[in-house]
Amino acid sequence: MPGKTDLSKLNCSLARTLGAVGDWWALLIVRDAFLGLTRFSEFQRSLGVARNILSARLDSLAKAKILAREGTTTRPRYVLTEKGRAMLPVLVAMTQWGDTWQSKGRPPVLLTDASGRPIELMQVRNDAGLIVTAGTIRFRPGPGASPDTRKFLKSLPDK
Amino acid sequence: MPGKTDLSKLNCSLARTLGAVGDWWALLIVRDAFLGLTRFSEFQRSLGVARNILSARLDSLAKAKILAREGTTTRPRYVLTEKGRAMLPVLVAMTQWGDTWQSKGRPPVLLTDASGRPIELMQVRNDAGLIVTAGTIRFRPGPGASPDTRKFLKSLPDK
DNA sequence: CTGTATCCTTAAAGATACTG
DNA sequence: CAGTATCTTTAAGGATACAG
Repeated sequence: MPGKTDLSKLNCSLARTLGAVGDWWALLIVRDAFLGLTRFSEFQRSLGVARNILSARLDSLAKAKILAREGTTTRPRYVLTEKGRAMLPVLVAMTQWGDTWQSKGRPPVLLTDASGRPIELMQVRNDAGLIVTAGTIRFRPGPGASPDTRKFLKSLPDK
Repeated sequence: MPGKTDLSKLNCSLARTLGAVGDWWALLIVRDAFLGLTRFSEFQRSLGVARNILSARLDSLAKAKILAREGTTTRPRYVLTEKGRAMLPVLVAMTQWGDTWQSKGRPPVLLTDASGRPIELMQVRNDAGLIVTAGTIRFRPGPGASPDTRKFLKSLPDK
């Protein structure tokens, strides 16, 4: 987008995640990688995205170390790195939200483990395993907090 | 973006989620709503986004029922709906990924519960509580699967 | 304070032709 | 097959002025 603010500069891990992934296409490519697609043409067919766009996204995902090129240079396979595989909770959480709120309870795709057992609904929990909700979650400055972040968090209305 | 494909038409809950949220700005607005911001000007200051853009995003989030306008029409407060609050796992998963992979282990913000207990790292689990990884997750057609989706899933290389 | 209305700029998406 | 190189289009984003 024109004059787009560099999200990665915001002192916020969420913004950094958004900046690293790039855009929706990138996320859908990652999803396809989880599905087992590895070839340029496979992504292209699956997503129907223009080749130049796909090329650029694959490049940026490779630069971000989310995907790695394997095999020959002329016909590489794109495979998830550890960093890429670590995105599974993000994709599953997004998919489950879509299943619940955007698919009228009729999900197009079911997620299971290798034995066909269903995936549990993801929930936020504290270190004792208790569920944390929007009402009980809190945000505190961390070790990487900038002065601005500290000030901002202090200015928040205490919930 | 120009000529942007309508992601919401892809028979995929992830794409529908992306379509509903709209873009990165929308997700950051939702994050701010979790932080407790409710006013137009608060979002504006926090994100530094142009007023017309913010206005459009708030509108589309309200249309998507993720935010609700409360109070007066002239000076509404924007608050998360149940649908919006249900996005917490998505935001936390994204934040945790950023903390781990984009913040060199020095997260700017720590997530806790109301008592200050840390949030656990989110993981994908099956219905027996066992962790499911990129290697063991599977995708099967669901009740809402289109013929295309079924064909596509069948064509995948069995992992 | 909370927007709406313009105008402008620019980058992102698509189409397409071409190359190794 | 896997891209690269152009070209065009168009809509998203920013700035700013104005309104209720």
